[in-house]
Amino acid sequence: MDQIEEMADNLKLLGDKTRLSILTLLKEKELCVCDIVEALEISQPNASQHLRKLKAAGFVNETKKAQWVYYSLKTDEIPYIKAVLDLAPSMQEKLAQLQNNHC
Amino acid sequence: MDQIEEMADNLKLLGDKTRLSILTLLKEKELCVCDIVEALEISQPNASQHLRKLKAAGFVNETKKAQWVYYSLKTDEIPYIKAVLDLAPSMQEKLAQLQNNHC
DNA sequence: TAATCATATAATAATTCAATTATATACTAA
DNA sequence: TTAGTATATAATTGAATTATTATATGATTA
Repeated sequence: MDQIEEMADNLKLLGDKTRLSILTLLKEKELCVCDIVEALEISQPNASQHLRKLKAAGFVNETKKAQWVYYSLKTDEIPYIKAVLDLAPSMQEKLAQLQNNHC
Repeated sequence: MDQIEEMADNLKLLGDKTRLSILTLLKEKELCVCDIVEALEISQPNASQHLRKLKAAGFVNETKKAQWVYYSLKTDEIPYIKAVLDLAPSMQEKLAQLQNNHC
């Protein structure tokens, strides 16, 4: 696969509201799946599937802590992804609403 | 539509090899449809449909000169699109191959 | 150990999207 | 006016993608 095609495939992952929102949330801090589900008001399997794609593309890191799986941004290696996320609008409000009692 | 959704929709347009290639070609100089068709080895209707989407999104300008329609980049208004294209690999070789005898 | 919680995976259904094929428009030149 | 060139549009097909529903796994706690 040539450079342009790889770049297009990576950008395609950003071209989805849910995934772009997940990555933008992760700019603030690492989050577990249930945080993401709650902040974005999406179903758990939906979040899980998107996270799998983001992980496969190398956009996020995954770490397990007890029963929770935390995801964090890992986009510094891909300059154009980082450039886009740097320019994405803040989603702090979505995180502020979270009731951090579970994870 | 909120900001994130609009951003995702714009990025979705970049998440296609053909469209990303067209925009990258246009970084070099304005081109007519037949140049793009020849450089990317795609069909004319295919090029035309993609150009329509890029125009609808405001990523390109269109100007008619005699029987040709020239397209040029118009991405300076959208910072994250510009940022991506600035980081896209050059496609000069594809243009160098063109036999500029028609338009 | 049973119940619950957090997450992942698989299967499916619905939607979106890209490329092709066929056709139309519009301009140019003989 | 006819033929040819450049481009656009419409209809169709096939493939890819998203979200849901259902189920599985694995860890935790009562």
